[in-house]
Amino acid sequence: MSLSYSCIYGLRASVLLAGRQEDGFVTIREISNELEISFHFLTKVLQRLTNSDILESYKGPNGGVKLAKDASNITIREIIDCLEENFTIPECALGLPIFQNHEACPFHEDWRELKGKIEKAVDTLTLHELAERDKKIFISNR
Amino acid sequence: MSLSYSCIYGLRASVLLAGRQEDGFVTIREISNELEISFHFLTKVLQRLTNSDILESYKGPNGGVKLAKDASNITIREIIDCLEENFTIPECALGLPIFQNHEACPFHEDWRELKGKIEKAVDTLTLHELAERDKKIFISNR
DNA sequence: ATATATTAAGATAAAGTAGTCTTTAATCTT
DNA sequence: AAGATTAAAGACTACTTTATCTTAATATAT
Repeated sequence: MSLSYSCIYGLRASVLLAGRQEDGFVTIREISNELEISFHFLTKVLQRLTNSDILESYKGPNGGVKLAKDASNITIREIIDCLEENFTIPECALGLPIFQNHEACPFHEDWRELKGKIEKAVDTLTLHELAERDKKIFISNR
Repeated sequence: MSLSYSCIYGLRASVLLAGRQEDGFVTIREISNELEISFHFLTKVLQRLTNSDILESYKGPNGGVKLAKDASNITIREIIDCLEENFTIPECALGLPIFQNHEACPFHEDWRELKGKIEKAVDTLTLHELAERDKKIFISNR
């Protein structure tokens, strides 16, 4: 099951903020311009992250949003859990319900192994690490 | 990107029909009962398979639907292509757009390998083979 | 012919997601 | 105090998917 745009936008904005943590508050307008995301829609997404105390916001001139804690203490999992309801990596690759039975599936073992790796990455990779890879990693809007 | 319910229903119904090819026409009502799928919705799904000449239908008493050709000549791919617009297995596992860059992704190689296996299975597994495994394979509605 | 069975087709509804627009609240600058 | 800046909040639109309901078309059986 793939991620909603809300979640993708939230992840991308979070990584951007992680790369600019020393800048203090960054306006949502600036983020939306840089990532080419609808300003109003992004505002709603970031509101949710703010309400979950992942971001901190400030109104008025020089206001904006910033990470509420150090980027090295925020995992991808936290962002996803906030923006995606009941996110789980499916038992079967791609969510195909054809091969849910273990013996019948020609690639069940491969998938289980990979699924484990992905889960570990989601649980442990931090925004800091992602921001560090910033030039290598290209987080697109699908 | 996971499959739509339309596609899942279509796949399940097709496998059922493959297991009963000698029975001739099977009513949609019977299929919907057996698979616990909304009759009217299933009707619409099977209509599309009929229009694509994957199924053959017959109205009136003793009517119903059946596979238009031998189950061993119908691959999963055909069903999916009919019911799912532009089905492709994503470059990144789960469609997460975070790790689309090859070097940056911690499990890109594993996924590519598995993706290849899945694509091959989708392209080559036939309804006949699936029906044969019928008791082992459990195709659920997610 | 008439009644029945069955798929086909169309209209509508309900829910979720994505996106837009407007107003309000908070904060700063002057 | 007034005006400008910025996030927060709410209303609304558009689209897609899933689902339901009703009617039409076709075939059979008696």
